[in-house]
Amino acid sequence: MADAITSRETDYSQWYQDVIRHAKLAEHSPVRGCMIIRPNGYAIWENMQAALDKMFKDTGHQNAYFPIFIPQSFLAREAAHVDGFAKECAVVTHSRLIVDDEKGLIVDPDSRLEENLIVRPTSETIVWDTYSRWIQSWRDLPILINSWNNVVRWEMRTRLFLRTMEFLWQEGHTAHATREEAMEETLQMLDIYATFAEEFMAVPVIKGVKTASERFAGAVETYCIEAMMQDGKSLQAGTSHFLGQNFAKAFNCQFQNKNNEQEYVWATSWGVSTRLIGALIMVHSDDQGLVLPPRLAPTQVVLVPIYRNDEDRDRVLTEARQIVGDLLEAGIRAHLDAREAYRPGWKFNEYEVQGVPIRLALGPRDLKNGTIELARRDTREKEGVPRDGLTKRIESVLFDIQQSLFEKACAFRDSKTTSVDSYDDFKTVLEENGGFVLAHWDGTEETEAQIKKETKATIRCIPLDPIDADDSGVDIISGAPSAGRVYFARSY
RNA sequence: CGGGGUGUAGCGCAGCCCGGUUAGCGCAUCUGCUUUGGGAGCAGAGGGUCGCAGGUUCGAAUCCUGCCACCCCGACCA
Repeated sequence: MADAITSRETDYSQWYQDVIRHAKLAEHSPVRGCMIIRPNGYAIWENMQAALDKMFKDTGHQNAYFPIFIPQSFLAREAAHVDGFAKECAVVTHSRLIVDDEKGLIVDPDSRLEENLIVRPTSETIVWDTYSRWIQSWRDLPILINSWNNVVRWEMRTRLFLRTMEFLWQEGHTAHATREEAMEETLQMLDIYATFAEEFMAVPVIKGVKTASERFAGAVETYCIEAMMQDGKSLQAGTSHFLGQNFAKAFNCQFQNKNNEQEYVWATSWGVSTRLIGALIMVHSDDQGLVLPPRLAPTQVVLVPIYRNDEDRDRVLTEARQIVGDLLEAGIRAHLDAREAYRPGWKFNEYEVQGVPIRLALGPRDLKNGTIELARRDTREKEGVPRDGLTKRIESVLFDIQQSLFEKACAFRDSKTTSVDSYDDFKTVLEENGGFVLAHWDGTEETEAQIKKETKATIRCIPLDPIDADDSGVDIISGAPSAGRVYFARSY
């Protein structure tokens, strides 16, 4: 490779972009802030979708599709929602172009729409307009719907996968008869996200609730999972919102309960996006390129054949096809790279950069010895293993890689988590180690804002799981009583 | 949107300050031969609106003006 991957130490941000480019995950589009997701990147997304979709279905959700265009008037219905999204909406005002003799192709002034259309930044408004027509009785509830789609938020500053103007995601929208049931749903989906992050992505996450200032526009409570990146910054990896009756009221969505009374419907919404791919990259990858956890890797095992002459070639390829066939049979995503145009060494590097968990190399020497070379991407170790029982061995190594990536990420996260009891320590830790800083907070927006202004760290969440046996303490700034420590961090 | 940086072949860059023939280099690409257990060697070949638009000049990649894009740092966010 002419251009190497910048090391994480040299320039983390550049490293991130280099990994994406070298692994052929995505590239910038001609339109600022948008992204072309290449096959390697999209395949990861498809694996994420498959796993999540199954989890959604297993908990009774169905997929549906709502349109990309939302009448401008809809957005205005819920006050907090407008505040949150108004300043980042793409607005469609005209419906056609015409060729002008002087100016060329121009917007046809005669095609002005009667009402502007908003390209959805999220679908709450169109969904709740719809639900208001679907729901009359308690018998119509709950409604448990998820939607896989794309949304647009006109961002000032973008980064591939982490923040783009258009992104792919899923948004769940549920309607319930009671507050309790909606809250239960909110937390259930948060758990699903946490499970997905830890078991599929091998990314440990903190489950928590957002403070008012970080809350979703229109939510009563926003729950989140937060993950620690290798540069010590936190990333919000998923959110689940308890919307209360805010949208039901805005869209007049009521149902008749068992007592023959009209009542507003209780709501939730929850989502994860292609941002997860950014998290995946930033948690596991190294200076050699992408590192993928086996459960999400589009290719789990690649076999590179090695030979000198036609005779060796035939023998090696015959054996290689047998091996890959066995692996596929066992449900392992295996690939035989028999391309003649590239040499083995070149392929080794290619798959390393692309993060394939296991690479096998098979040559004449192995045929003679009944062995095969197995190299694992995460540790970059390679060893000769017996041909006999290879499939079982690979299953076990894949399992081990998945496990070991998670443990490594946990250990890193722990090394980047520090409890402090004074503002001085807070600032020192943030500067010297970064990561999560656990500190007592008095629950006021004033101290939160002051810390953000002075240190750029925000409250990532108030953890759901208790941190200390003894939760009492005092705010590091005001000295006022605190109910427990919260997670502070600089974040993406 | 403010501050800083960059834009020259697919990628990475030199040339620009100090204007002057056919705009170079590495990698990649194509052809041929030899090769193949960690990014092969040799020989030959192709590929350029020098980000865009104006201007200055006999002459602009180079100087001037405006614009655009990307990256980094801030303000806003999944």
